[in-house]
Amino acid sequence: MRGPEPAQTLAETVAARIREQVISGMLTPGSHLSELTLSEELQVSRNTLREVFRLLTKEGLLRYEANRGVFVSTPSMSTIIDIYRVRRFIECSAMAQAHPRHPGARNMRAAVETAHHCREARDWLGVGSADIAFHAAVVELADSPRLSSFYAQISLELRLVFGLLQDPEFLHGPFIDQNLTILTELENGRPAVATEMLEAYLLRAERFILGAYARIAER
Amino acid sequence: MRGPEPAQTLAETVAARIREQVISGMLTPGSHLSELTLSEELQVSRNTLREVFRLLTKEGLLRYEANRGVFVSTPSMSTIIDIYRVRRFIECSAMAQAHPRHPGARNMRAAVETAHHCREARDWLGVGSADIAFHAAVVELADSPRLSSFYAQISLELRLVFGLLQDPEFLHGPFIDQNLTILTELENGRPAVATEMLEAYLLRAERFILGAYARIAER
DNA sequence: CATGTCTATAGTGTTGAACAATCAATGCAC
DNA sequence: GTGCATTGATTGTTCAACACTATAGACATG
Repeated sequence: MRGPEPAQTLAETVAARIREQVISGMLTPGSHLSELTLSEELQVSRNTLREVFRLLTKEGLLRYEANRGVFVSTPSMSTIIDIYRVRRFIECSAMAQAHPRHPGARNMRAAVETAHHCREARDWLGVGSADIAFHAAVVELADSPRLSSFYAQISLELRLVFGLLQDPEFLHGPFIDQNLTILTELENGRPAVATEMLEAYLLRAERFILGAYARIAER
Repeated sequence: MRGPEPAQTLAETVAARIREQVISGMLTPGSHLSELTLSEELQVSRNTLREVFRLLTKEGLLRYEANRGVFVSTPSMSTIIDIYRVRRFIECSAMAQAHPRHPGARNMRAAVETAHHCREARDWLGVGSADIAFHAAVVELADSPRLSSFYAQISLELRLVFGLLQDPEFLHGPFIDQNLTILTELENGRPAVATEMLEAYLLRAERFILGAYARIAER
């Protein structure tokens, strides 16, 4: 799914790398990123690293504190609530006005199939990625580059939450089949039904995530 | 409307300054920003300036070209179309689910009044700002920080378009009163009507802007 | 023992200079 | 006029330095 991107600048390369480490949980929320330490570890200069930090801060993955440096963002309950509010907002509107034969629908189907393969292989991280890809495809139905890129950011933050919650089988397992049902309704020319199901899906997922979050937060 | 922000970092200060220059038209779309020249002009080091560039590039005001530097973004027709698609998406959804006594409604009223004062004073830039503030307040009705900050970015790009088009009286004059009408409908507990009017407003505004753009583009 | 002040130290904020890599223009040969 | 090498300017990146801020530990005081 990801080809070797051509002439990237070093800062973007490093940004991609840190992004990976953050959403894979290697860098845990709240931890401090020392400019000196990280620059040595990644073999880049402090200045370049600071450019990277600015990038990732705008993406919402990192958080600045004046004279104290950058930290990995720590999603709170209100973060989760906001993310799902945005998701309902955008995904449902996109779905409601969708044409069944829109290219985005093809991507939705591809994502569903990937999710099933990954489930059979018990690759739960893959399932998570496929789930996110499915919903990104939903947003594509709106045909708006800006909306899609905004949604990509939201997805990043959501992955941060997922990393916090662990137990991806429990998180994603119940939702795979619902994506297929939603897609089927859309393909059969019933976008209104699909939209309704999507909203229900998102509300349920939000409660689900919030519950899991509360459970780990109260320790 | 803007107090003296306290302990900002230098990069953010400079970013704010360049932002001003871009949306005020002092830096015209397409022009090249030389790192050396600008750093001397703004009395900051190249490194700091590059941090700023990364910031503003993420905001969509600047555009990178590998090994060629940064340029002020040049909105195209598809940019305008996308911006208005997003606006209809977000503003209309926000309005449709709005409660008439939401704090955002107060900000809408304040913006309308500001717009009228500015019109009497023939301060057309002020009118433009107030118009944008009005619609930002509409988005506030959705109670989502992420949605609001995304919309703020879109507004920035829109201001870039406005700067390109000149003639702000012609641009904003016809739309002031419609904002008031929309607000009144909302306050009177008819959000559905307000939404309909808002969508019509946005469609008309889009055609309006596209027309003006086509006129200056064909020279 | 508790509390407040002071100082040392580690980390960030910012700068200036340096060098390699790349793009754009110039000039030259054909 | 076209193709090609040289040159100049600009970006990409690094490094070393210093001012400034915050945090922790030592110390004095009650």
